[in-house]
Amino acid sequence: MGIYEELQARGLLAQVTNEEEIRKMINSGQATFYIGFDCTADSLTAGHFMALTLMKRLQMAGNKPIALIGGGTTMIGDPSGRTDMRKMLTREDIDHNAECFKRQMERFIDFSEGKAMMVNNADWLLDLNYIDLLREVGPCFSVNNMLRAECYKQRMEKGLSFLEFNYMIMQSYDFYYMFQKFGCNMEFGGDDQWSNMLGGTELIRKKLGKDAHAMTITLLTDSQGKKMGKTAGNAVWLDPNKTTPFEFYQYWRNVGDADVMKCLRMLTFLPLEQLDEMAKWEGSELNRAKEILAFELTEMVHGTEEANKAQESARALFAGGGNAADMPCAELTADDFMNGTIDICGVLVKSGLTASRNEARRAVEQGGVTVDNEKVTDLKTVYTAEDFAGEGKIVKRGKKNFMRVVVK
RNA sequence: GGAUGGGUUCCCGAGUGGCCAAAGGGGACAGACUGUAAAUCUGCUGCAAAUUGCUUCGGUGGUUCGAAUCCACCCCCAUCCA
Repeated sequence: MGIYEELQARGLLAQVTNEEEIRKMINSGQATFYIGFDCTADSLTAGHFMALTLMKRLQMAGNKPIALIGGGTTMIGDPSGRTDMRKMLTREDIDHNAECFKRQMERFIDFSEGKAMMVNNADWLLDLNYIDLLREVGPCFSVNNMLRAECYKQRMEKGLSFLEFNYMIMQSYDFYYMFQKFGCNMEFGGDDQWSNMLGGTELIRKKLGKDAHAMTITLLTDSQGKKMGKTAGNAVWLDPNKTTPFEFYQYWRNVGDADVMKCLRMLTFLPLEQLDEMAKWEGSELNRAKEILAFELTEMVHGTEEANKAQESARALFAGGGNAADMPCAELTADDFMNGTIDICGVLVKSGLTASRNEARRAVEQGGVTVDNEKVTDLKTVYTAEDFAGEGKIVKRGKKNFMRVVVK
């Protein structure tokens, strides 16, 4: 079974330009492919994670990945599938983000000895001359076609600025440039990138008379068709300072029944035979599968030690037993105590379990707050510094949000 | 550049002088039921020194005892015309 078949079996492939050619190419390790990452934030997200694992899978099959950091394209902003314009980022922000991406990627992809490369399209896009560029590639793009592209559909209602309209041209130019410069013969990306990617293969055919390929990955969506890797509109980050390993673990531990096997197939490196076995599990047995999913992914992103800690904490909290010492911890300082005491709302706010005292108040009134497993119902409940001495207290808001609160 | 319709809370969207921290829906959060799942039901959803006070309806000024609501100017968006 070649890598192409494996990707297919895992449900990763969405669209390809030429199935036979691509199958031959990647199965024999002949592909030099790129995936672009726009640096709109200072950390990669769970959404990027699938692209990273894909790069790794292909690299293990002998193909050469190029990780393209979009220092140039981020200046434009990709309108694909969005209903509103992206916030314009400054040059400094973009550079900073690009640095952060670079560090995170190096953990997944082996960049040693020419096995992979990392480039930044700021290096060639930023110096382009407007008129020269228009004359060079402008004739190859049909505005009529571009307007028909699926990725602009939503924007045709709400308005699409000329700035963003050019995004496709920049992305196409990237491929065209790297095809010539680095022998890059294939582009990968999320399925929402399909039209942008075709722009590139078309451009290469028109300008150079050569074939280049494009292949998209199925977007990871849950059973309701929503994009995964987000909680309440916030991304699940790979940076432990933005999403703690425990939160990361919990995100995957809590995926819906209908989505576990899909995630395991698409995101983990577990062998297909093992996955087929697991696919037979039903009902509450799936909790095992969720644990495996959460552990595997946390291990890949944060390392074995962090994954173990996250698992321990989760078990301590939900199943009893396990080790509570690794739970997320919040510290109170002397300043947090008024006249030597702090009330329950204060504890919730200071520990970050609620965003405001009002929210804390509601949580208590609705019976959602627990301190050391005892429900707190009185808003006037107060604590002293001694109460949090030593191991501290475990404060819970709801079933899944908790902190070990200690003093100083 | 012209005409028309718009900008309200996390999102959609009602509200056109006081009864408005602002209907309704979605989402989020909490509770019940469960398996840390889904579905369902209930509650809840600006902030705070909390029977009160403060901040919020694109922006800035103004009218008024009182403005999301009226007036002036400005900014932004959509549609049609150029």
